Amino acid sequence: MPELPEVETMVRGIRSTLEGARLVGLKPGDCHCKPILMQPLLQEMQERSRNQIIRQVTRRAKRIVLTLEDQSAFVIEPRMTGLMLVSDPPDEAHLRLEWMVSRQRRRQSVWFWDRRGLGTVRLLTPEEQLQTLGPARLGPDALEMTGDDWFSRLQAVRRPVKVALLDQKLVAGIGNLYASEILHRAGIHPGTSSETLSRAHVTRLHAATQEILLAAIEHEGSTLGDGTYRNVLNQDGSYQNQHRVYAKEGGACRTCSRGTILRIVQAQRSTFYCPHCQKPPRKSIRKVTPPSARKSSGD
DNA sequence: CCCCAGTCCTGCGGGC
DNA sequence: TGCCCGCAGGACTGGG
Repeated sequence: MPELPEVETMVRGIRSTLEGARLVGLKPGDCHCKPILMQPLLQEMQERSRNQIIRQVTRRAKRIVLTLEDQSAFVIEPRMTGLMLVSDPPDEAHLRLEWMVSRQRRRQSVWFWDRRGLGTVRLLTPEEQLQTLGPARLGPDALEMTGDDWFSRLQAVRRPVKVALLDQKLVAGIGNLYASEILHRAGIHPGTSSETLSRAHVTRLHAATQEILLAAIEHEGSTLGDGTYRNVLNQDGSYQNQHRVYAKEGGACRTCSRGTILRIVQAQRSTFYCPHCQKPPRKSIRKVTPPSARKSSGD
């Protein structure tokens, strides 16, 4: 599932192909499944972007931003199973959109591939970009948060810290996998109410976020057993080999070798942690639902 | 303010 | 062997 490190890996992988190149075509993939959300519809998207030079390829939280010369931008949200590819898709059946570019007479393509189709592609005006990517909807990027940012933002809400880490308005870019890994590295129990975290806790959380996310980028992200996430060459990332808690329920903790990894459910999401490395501060635990109490419907 | 459930979607795997 | 259904969760919405 693409979170900040996976999206950063995609951006780095497509940058050399797209940045400075001229967009000569925008083609739907020949996938017969239900179409992904595109805004505006394909034809208008083609008309508005045709023959423009792609000036910048950047990342905003978990979104990919292709800025064109008229300052409009493609904003791509991979969500659960979306991938940007420069070659060799996992299958042809889930190709959704192709950007055909040209530079110095050389033609290349970048594809958006998405098995489940929860991803979105939008072409936004500068004003729309501000609405969609601005501070009203997205907090500071997780890698750009300062210690003071972390402290004031966690003080401002009263929620389990794991749930707070998933709130993209509070901090942008962290998803379910890295939230568990970050809290484990910081030695903070996921149920700790955010406003009770001490300065020392927040310092550890800040450092752990930097360390985990930067290491995950170095390893080109995490490819889980379901094989969903891959880099732009359709190759596995390798950060999954460094995971300490995510999806490791019942296993021995690799850090302390004393605890057994537990799974709990918070805000309808799985959280994994080591009860030995991540001791709950007294009286500050908020709403932790044991797995047995999980509702079986919905999700 | 915060929480919960429901929505979108597809592939996979457990259970019968 | 085959079918049903739960589960995975990012972003969002509506109700309590």
